[in-house]
Amino acid sequence: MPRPRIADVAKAAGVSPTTVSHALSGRRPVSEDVKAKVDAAVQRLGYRANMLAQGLRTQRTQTVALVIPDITNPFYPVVARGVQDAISEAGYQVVVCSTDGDAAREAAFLRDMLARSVDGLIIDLFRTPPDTLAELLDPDTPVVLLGPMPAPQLGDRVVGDDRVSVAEATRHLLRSGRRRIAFVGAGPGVGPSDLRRLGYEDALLGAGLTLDPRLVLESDYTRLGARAEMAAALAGGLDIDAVVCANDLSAIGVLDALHRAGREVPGDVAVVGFDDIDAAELVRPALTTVDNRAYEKGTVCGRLLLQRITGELDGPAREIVVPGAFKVRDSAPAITLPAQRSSS
Amino acid sequence: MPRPRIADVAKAAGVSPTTVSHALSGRRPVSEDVKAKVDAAVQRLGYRANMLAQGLRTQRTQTVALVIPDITNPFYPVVARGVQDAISEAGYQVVVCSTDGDAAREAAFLRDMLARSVDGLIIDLFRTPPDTLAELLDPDTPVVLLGPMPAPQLGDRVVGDDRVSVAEATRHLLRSGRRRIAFVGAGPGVGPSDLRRLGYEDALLGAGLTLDPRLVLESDYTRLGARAEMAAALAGGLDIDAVVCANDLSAIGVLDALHRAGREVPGDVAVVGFDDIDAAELVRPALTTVDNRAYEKGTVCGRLLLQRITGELDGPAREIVVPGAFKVRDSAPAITLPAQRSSS
DNA sequence: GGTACCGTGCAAATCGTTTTGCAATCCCCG
DNA sequence: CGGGGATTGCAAAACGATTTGCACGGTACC
Repeated sequence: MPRPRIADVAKAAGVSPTTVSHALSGRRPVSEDVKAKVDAAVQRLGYRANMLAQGLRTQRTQTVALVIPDITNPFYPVVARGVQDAISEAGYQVVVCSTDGDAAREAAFLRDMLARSVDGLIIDLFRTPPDTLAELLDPDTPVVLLGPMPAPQLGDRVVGDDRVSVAEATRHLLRSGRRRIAFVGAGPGVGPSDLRRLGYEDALLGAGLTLDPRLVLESDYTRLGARAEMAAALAGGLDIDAVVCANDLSAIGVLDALHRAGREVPGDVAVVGFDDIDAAELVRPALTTVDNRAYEKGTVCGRLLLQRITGELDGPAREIVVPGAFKVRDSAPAITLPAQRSSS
Repeated sequence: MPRPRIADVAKAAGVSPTTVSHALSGRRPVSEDVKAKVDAAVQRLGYRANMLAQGLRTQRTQTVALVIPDITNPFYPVVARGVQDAISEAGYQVVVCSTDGDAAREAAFLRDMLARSVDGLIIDLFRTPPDTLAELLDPDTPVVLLGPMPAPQLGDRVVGDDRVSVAEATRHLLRSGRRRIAFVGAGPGVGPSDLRRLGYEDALLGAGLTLDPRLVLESDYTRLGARAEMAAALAGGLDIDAVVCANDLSAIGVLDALHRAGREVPGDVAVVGFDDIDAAELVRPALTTVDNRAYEKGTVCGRLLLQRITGELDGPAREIVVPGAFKVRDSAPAITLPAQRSSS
């Protein structure tokens, strides 16, 4: 037999469908007696409301979309888990879209999610500029932006204090005697790289050093990408004693490249990453990095979105900052090792 | 203005809603002329069909659910990505549910997904026995089972050859001179541990050894769980020269515990894992393990499910095996190191 | 005893599509 | 010139819920 509909429950309980609906939703009082009969019928038939019909009528789907570059980047599963944990209590589910940071796919996923009438969006866009984003979005579907891509007034934002944390990490390198510090990030305008590079520059300038454009490398946040980029730079004679990376995956790639080039870490070159993914403490030498608080960001995004959806929170867009936490490990220790190179 | 409905498009194009529907779906021929006008109107208004209404009518939601223990376990994001890559081409999206291997939540998610009328399910259940599963499922929602939990005839299955691969890995340990080999898995009936333990036992028995129950430890597939379990066992005086783990996360935990207990790997104790997550080659010593082919399994699940959904494939449930690949790294090298302990 | 009101229940409209008949138009051909 | 297909368009009935009015009893109050 097919899935029972509300009419079947009504028949079984000897009341009208309207009454069943009210009994279940509690949106209008119903006698104890009737409530009991309805519950019994629901139980007996194993009834569950068809959420499509429900959603069509109520404009609520109990679903939120999470649009991210790549679920395979270890930062995001943790975010995703945080989101789920924050919203599943309230009966919401999350659909995950990996865009690979590709503008066309970012747009396609957003459009699709809107066509599905999701109740809210959590998005970490890498390549969609704010104005394009604005025309993609639906004014009454709440949005939470994760990450530093600027998008004023489109929705709430949950960000880290990346610039500050990276500056701190960079100063840590300076304090330990490093002077030729490279930065491995991504192309301008893609993802959080720009912001983190600013932190790197802040620290350098603050120490009275001049910025050397040859020291900033452009990659794609992946291990392989960063490895190749750094290998090429080293082969090209790049002279460095430290590297600041836009994320841990890149940092691990850089570690690979340095190792293959016969450079000691941290002896010859110190390396710091960003995110503090699980692998950061596993890799050897263990990665000095900034804890990006993935889980907290996920739960904050989820809770914030939920509040917007229920209307519990309204008014102007908020910005919540979840500060990063600098973690010193072996790849860039506090104490300077016996210096083989004494400075710039 | 609100989202345009099909009626608005019809008005703008000067035809009836029916015609618009036919023009867009192509389910009935439409004159060139009309088709052009409809397309223009769609373009102009930015129309996209409301998928709830569409789903309600057609019984198709273009959505599949992926029910797994934990997206935070590095094996699963790769699977998820494989699934997405296999189905998004066809316009499908995936909603991900992390159950923590908890029976109640496994059931709750399945029920919820069915209430949402997903077109298909891909599930990796850890604690739901086949008969319970059977009564949870809907006979006409196709299911693909990922992993070794037995569930005959409920749907297609995509599995590895875990028993064989683990036996191979274990024989590798035996060949390199190990004799007191422990197994770190999970409780009976939860997840793939049982199957993998059988492979371990096969190899031991095949070598004429007797099974020692004190050598099999029960944990929960996590790094911390395995670390604690192994630490306790070592403190209790467990005498071993190798460990076979049910997954890489456990193996990494075991590595932690051995390190803290002052045991050399692989000198004193060799370790093998299962899955070949990214971290396996990052950790030191790098983990000897079995590549579980996460991405391939994901795409195979996705493609299989799609074929069932479209009806392209029907008939009895299939079982597709994606064989694992044994990978030797430093944690259990082929050559026996200078033996400090000569045997059992 | 009549009126007002409250608590309950039902019929019907609605959400936005798809799809089934049926009708109209056109063309071709005998 | 009329009849039979093909084409193409429309009205209306689904899909399965929620929600608005309205009606019906019963109780309480004056």
